[in-house]
Amino acid sequence: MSQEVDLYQELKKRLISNAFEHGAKLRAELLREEFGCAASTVREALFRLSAIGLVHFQEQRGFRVPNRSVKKLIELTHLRVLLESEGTIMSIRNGGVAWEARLTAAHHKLSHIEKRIHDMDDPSDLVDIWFNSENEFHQTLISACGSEILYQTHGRIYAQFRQQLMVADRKFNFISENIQHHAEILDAALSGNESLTRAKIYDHLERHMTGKTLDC
Amino acid sequence: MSQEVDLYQELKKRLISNAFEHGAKLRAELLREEFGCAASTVREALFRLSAIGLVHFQEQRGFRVPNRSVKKLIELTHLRVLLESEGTIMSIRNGGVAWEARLTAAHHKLSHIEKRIHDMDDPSDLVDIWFNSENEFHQTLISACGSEILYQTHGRIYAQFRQQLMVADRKFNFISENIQHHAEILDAALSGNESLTRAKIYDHLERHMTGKTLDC
DNA sequence: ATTATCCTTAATTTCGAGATTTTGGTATAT
DNA sequence: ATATACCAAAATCTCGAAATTAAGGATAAT
Repeated sequence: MSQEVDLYQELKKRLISNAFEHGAKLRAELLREEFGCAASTVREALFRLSAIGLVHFQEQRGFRVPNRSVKKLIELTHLRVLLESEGTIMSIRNGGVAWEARLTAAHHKLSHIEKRIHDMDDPSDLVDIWFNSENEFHQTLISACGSEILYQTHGRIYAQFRQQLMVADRKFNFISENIQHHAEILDAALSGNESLTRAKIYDHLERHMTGKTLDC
Repeated sequence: MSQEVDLYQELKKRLISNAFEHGAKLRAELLREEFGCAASTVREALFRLSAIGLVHFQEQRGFRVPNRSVKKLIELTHLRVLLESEGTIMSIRNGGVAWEARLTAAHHKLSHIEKRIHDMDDPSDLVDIWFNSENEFHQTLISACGSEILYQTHGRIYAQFRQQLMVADRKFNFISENIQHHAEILDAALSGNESLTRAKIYDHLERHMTGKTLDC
């Protein structure tokens, strides 16, 4: 695989897990040193990251990590609710048993990891695994929607949402609430009740629309 | 302004107006000759265009103009309805008189050009102007939604929608229908009736969800 | 006749240096 | 004191060539 793909993946991981400071400048020349490649290779990877909104590019002024703001988190949450509800309802209609099986499996994994986190004092080692499982569950929800564009668009919004949120809530105080939310979303989706599913997705994300989850 | 911006704008224009064949390869080396710059400069512009979905990039296989398909147009229309309805309703709530004035102005311009097209035998000279006016009207609809992310996301979807559609309907047979649709959307939005506005936006775009508008 | 492997050609990706533009600080004028 | 103009330093952008990888065709083996 090409060098740039590694770079892209590595930077994406760091950006989503907030390894960089918000608003920090991403200078190709500095990253070049760390990764041992040419500055223009870094530049390309950064362009590709700006395509999904994880990096902000400005003409003649280089690349920056997007700033964090309550307003932006609220906007992203709003859009997530919109796309995720729509996609899930389409999945309910088109997905069939195969989708239901995938969703049950994704929930099982997520539920397992969330219960482990709930019983721990310091769950920081499980953050990465939890993030991947949560991501997979929400992706699976809309995975049978039949619209490649909706799926991709949701992916972009989800990544940016995660980038805005990740720093806060390191203590996982929300985890017991989350366990219930995810179970309720699963049940509603499997029952085929569309308006209930919509409501449960909204309830799950509602707390991010007040700005509360960004105090830190 | 930098060279790449010109390149980016020029290529964007061509892509949206379908100056390239669908599925055509976009080789940096060839475009370089036409624009008189380095291949890597072209490459960067293409990366930026792939960010908004107008160009398809594949690892080690270069850039291509996306293929046209009925399925894709339906998906894009669906998403446009979703985002445009949501954004317009938010504008109704937040926009105030300033937004209403902008919307009225945008509609006036669009209406003027559409009436001219309606009375012509060969409206091909007005295609560009019409496209810009129609774009501006639909952007203005959601311009007071207060969500930068929603606005940008809609822009991406709109550009891809246009790219899929542009070749067909050169004769503007739909124009008299369109004049009425746009007027109805304007009236509904100004009246503040949210469900009516939603319905009128849906009615306007419905014909693209059957695949009919792609036969050519 | 079909499949696999090698080789040639063509395209993409990477590189480091040079050209251009911005940034931040200093001096000058109002 | 504020604003403007200028200059040096630092960063970004552009370039053309070299290195890497894919694509297509010919040869050999089954």
